[in-house]
Amino acid sequence: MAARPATEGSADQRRDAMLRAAAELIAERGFADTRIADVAKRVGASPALVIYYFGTKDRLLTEALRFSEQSFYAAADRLLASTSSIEKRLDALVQLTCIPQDYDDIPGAWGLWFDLWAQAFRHPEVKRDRVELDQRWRSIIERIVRDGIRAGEIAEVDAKQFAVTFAALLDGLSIQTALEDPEVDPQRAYGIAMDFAAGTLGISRRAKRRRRSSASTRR
Amino acid sequence: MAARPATEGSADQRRDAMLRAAAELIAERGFADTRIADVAKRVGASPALVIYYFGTKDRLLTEALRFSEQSFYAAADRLLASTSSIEKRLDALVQLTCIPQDYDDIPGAWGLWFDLWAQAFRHPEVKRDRVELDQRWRSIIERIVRDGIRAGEIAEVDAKQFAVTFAALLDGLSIQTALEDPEVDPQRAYGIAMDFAAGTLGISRRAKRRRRSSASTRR
DNA sequence: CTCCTTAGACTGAACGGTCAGTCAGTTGCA
DNA sequence: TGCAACTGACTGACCGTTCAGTCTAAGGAG
Repeated sequence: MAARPATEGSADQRRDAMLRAAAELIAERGFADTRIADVAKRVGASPALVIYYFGTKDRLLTEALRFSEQSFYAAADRLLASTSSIEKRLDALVQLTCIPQDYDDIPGAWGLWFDLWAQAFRHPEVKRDRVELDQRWRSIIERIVRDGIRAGEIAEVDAKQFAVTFAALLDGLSIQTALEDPEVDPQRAYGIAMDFAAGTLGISRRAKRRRRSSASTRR
Repeated sequence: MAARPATEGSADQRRDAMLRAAAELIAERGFADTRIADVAKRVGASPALVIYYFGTKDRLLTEALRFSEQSFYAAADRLLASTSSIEKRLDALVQLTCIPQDYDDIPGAWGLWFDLWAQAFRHPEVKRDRVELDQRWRSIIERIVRDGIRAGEIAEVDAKQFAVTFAALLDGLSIQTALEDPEVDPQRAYGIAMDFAAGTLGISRRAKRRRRSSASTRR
């Protein structure tokens, strides 16, 4: 009815709202089945306005993907800043990836990774972005290990090698939990990841069992 | 012009040709961007015939996904049958997953996994299928290990646990190689996987370096 | 052997729904 | 007055699916 509803915030806030809405919708329906009309409806705007901001559907969706992944890494960074023991840090990291939950208010966000991968596989620009994102992820792991070594919590190991391996393992495990494989429930995935870390880094895992047994939110 | 062109084979063969064409196209363009018209063109038929065989586009694509994954496992089975040493078997398995190549004449087949995952994440039926497929995959690994134990090649280990972990690691690694991550090239992925297997199962890895250095076909 | 029938394989053309993107214009603030 | 934010109505392309009908091989019946 009216232009500039004034109820909504600034242009930047609206843009963000659209990105968030798009990310949610991609997670729910998938990249290809997300319509700009849906995004528009979710933020209470006209489809035309979405185009006004993003130019094309493709740009909107691609930016939304980036937006969401970045918010994931931001969460990881925060988490890393709030703890210092290597054990607690790894624990938090593994929970972040293996246990389905909304790490940053985007529900079912794991679905986004699948779409990101599928998109990256076919579009060079997205591919470049993804590589960057993943390097960031590995460097977070690397930093945790280096800090652990420096603090004398663990012995010297090849931090980079560990990061690459551990990141791959976590990816693989979270595929299973995201897809609800009955043989690899979140508990088990968590255990496998922590066992590997403990074994490789030489940390003893004690008294970690029988916790958060009902914490695996089933989406 | 003519019905029953007679140049083509039986109905079954045509169905298969369509499935194969669909799988190829999904690998190239992605699930959502595959048109029945393209499939029809690739097999030299009319779009109507494709519908005639599969009813709907969705059924065609879903079946194509299954078709291709099964051909992957068939390749794995064959491979398992042709060697018996645990070391050679694992080596072949790792190469199958980590080194980009056409395992069964469908080029760029890794892209199919991304689409399968994305599809499984959202559609219960596909999800069930995928779980089954993955259990088959793990049981292949498990069998290799059990055979190795029985033959006295390696010490007793929890074969199931190893299978789940190793499968996850391989998934994670092949994501990186499929997406051409510069830090995780096929060589390195291969090395990481084999190191893990060797370390966990207690096999010594000797004289495996400096092989197939130029074998990583860049798609 | 020939005619007739039937069923399955197959097609061209058209239909109808869905959307991304356009456009001409409106509103309100600075 | 001018500019940025915003909209409703529209359109043009795309594409899955339908349909009415064609062609052919196979299998009797005479």
